[in-house]
Amino acid sequence: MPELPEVETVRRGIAPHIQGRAVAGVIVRQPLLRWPVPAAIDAILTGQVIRAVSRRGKYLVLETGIGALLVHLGMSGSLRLVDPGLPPAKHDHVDFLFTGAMTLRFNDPRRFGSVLWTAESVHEHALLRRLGPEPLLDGFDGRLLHGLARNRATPVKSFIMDSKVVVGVGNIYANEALFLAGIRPARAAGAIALKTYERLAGSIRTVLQDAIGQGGTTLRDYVNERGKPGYFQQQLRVYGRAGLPCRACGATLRGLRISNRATAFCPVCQR
DNA sequence: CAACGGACCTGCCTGC
DNA sequence: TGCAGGCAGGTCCGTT
Repeated sequence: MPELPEVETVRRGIAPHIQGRAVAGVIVRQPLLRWPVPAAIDAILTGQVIRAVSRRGKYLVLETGIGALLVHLGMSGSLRLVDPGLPPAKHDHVDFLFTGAMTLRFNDPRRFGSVLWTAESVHEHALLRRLGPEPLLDGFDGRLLHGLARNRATPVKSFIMDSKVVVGVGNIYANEALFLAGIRPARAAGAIALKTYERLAGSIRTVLQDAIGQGGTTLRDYVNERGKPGYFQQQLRVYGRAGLPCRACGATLRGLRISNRATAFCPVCQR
């Protein structure tokens, strides 16, 4: 499931191959993704040079001189660099061709991902405009979390998964960060002390950075630009481990659902 | 504004 | 063997 570390891994993988190159064409086989792929994407993008490959939250941003391509991997999406001419496989919905270089191929079985174009400033795009801070940059800390949590009864796990609060934290890393910080996922966000939020902010940063270092987490679909899985799943402390012993204290991890999302925590280590 | 449920979609797994 | 049903999950959107 692509969360921030997986998207960042893909960004780092594809950037050296497409940065500075001109798009030779775009092939859309299935335009019905989360939102329709713009019908004019081929006409717009062909001839444009990819100036930079950046990331905002879980969106990949391919910047050109006249606008930017936004790619979201949804839950099951992947972007791979393949040899031009490699026949498309099932769910290979969009190809970005480059002259004399690898083809960037978007595959997404569940089609929750998106491929969008914006001619305006990326940060003013409707989907990005209201996003919260990047957790790995300055501007994200315990004080910010504590301030936004005021008077909110929502579980702290849902709170940190809210992209208006902080971007990039999905279900897997929310579970992991709360374990690292020793906080029970169901606690009301507004009832948590500043000091505890400072610890949580640090844990979010730590778990995301560690996961990037391992190339992300692969449970089923996720692969990087070369089709290789990540390895962070070997270090998961609680996600997917309800009923198994806590790696820290041996107690049996508990499972529950919060906002319809699988949640696991240690009743001893997390309070 | 906050909170929550529904919707989107396919593949995998379980149970009958 | 076949089929129905549940689950996974990012995130927008509509409703309360």
